[in-house]
Amino acid sequence: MEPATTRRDYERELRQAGIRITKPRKVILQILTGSEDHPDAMAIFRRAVKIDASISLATVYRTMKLLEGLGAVHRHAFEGGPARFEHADGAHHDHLIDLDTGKVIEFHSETIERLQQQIADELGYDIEHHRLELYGRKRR
Amino acid sequence: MEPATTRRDYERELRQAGIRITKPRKVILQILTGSEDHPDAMAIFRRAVKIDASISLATVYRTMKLLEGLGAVHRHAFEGGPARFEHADGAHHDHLIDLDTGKVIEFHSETIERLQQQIADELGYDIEHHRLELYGRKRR
DNA sequence: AATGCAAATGCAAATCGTTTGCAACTGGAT
DNA sequence: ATCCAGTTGCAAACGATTTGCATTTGCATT
Repeated sequence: MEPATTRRDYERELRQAGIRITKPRKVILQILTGSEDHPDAMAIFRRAVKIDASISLATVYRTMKLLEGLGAVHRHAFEGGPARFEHADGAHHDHLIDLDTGKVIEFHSETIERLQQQIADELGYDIEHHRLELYGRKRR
Repeated sequence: MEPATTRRDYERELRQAGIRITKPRKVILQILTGSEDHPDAMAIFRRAVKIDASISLATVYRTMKLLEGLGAVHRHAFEGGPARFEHADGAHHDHLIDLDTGKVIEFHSETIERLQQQIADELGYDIEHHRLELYGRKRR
């Protein structure tokens, strides 16, 4: 049985934050929640234009920044490319980037999280956030 | 007693790789090996100009790319800033970035390394390299 | 020490991803 | 239906980095 994955209602959240639901924002949110990959701004823009030809790339960037600020999306600056985005639904995870395809695989290790915490502790620091990325190629 | 830390002789290495030891390269290498911080290209450039006023920023970038290719320096693209460099002497380590000062603290966890390896294994990947960065603030 | 030439340099212009100023437009509260 | 601050599209600006090109410079050769 599928667990009833309670999907976040981003439009509702934006409204509550006192932010207008405009046509471009609707479109971008729709793209974001409907994608399970990690598109960059240009990819989002290309998908958006298919739905509403009048959307501009600047608005994509502005909206991503807005959503990031609200905690609705996460921005990832993987090596050697533009920033890529992911809706912030679901639990925290790190990333393995396929160097041949650019595909992103998510993973999570509670043990690693704990060790990071412990290292920061020992150094006298509080972690604000962290970034763990593995870059590799499929074994054959 | 200090252990006799065998310092790498970069000029020698470059020469062996068939690369010319020019004045700008000498200066940049001197800066790199003499710094224990993680300067960005502009910082290296500023330090270099003090030694030889004719050096250009373009040459700093070209040299950093060259040295990176030779494995003599590591390039780090920490969040929200230009790339920062570090001479590749010494053992592998990860970084904790002080969000207040920008200072970089190095650390290493063999356990984390092993866990990363294990995760990649399970996903059927060979890790080419990885990046683990903790962003935090000094606890008070 | 003088020569030759590919490699390296400085400069300025180009590139890439992203941000911003501004005038025109539009949600949504009234 | 009206109003106006928030939002947009456009194009220009931006910061970091790279590149084309004419000029220098290592350094292997005489």
